[in-house]
Amino acid sequence: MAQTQTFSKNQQIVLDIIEKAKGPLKAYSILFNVQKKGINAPQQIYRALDKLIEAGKIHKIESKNAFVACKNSNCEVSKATAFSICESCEIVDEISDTKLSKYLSKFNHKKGMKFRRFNLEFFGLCKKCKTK
Amino acid sequence: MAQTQTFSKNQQIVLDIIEKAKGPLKAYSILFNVQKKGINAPQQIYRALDKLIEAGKIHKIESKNAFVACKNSNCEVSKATAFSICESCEIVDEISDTKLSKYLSKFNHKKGMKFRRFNLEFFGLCKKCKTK
DNA sequence: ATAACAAACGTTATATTATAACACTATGAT
DNA sequence: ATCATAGTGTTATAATATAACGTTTGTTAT
Repeated sequence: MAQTQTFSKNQQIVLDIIEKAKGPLKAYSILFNVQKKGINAPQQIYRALDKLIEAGKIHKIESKNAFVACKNSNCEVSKATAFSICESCEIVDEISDTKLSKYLSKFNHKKGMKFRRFNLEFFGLCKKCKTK
Repeated sequence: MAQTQTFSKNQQIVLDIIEKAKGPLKAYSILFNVQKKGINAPQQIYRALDKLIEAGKIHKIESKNAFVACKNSNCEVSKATAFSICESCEIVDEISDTKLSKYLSKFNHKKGMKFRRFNLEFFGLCKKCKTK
């Protein structure tokens, strides 16, 4: 049961923008897009991003320093993320593959580490770009 | 058969530093460490890093913007990387698990993407930090 | 209702990470 | 020898992210 979380004004503004976007957004591009709404400083963006990530509403694509909305409505806290990234058109898709996710969540390091979360990024060519 | 590659002066300096290090190094910390050797500008570091990554001698830990030496002597080009990262002491280990690597290399996205490489980062507590 | 606390806000400044652009130098192949 | 390629050195600047400070708002406990 996805408990609906309520966000503050800035958090909601940032979330809206990310959810409307077709692809990952960078922090400063978010900033430029919300200046009309009275947000003027990077801090305000980064603070909102932090909270949204914590809440599992968005994810950071580490290899791109960019942020996408979470597409798994049930992934309240993002402890297991996987993405496919096209190296040509840069399209990013969140992968929700139960098997993969289970496989990785169960993975145990030989050296006795206890994992809390993981992030996986696949790079390649998407269907469209493959045939070009 | 690991064909030995030869590196330029700067590339070798940077590689040496990274290989000697106990953990991931940041680009600017590398820079500060090699100023006595006549390297003065970030560009010189980043250029060397690029080549070393291409050659598979080092990897970038995306979540930390830091660089580690490759521990799989056979991983000439880094197309399949996995790391464990302790969230407490920040220690990073390259995971070389054939099963995991095969599993992920075979993974195919529903949407028909062809993957060329992946990077996986696990976060948690290492053995030492767990018991603290 | 109000005191107390935590969370969010706004702002200025600055730190950190990374690339652009340009001129020069070494190396290796034909 | 000349041509292409990779590497170098340098200055400048872009892009990403955090520190620090004081204020405001929202929640909860009494």
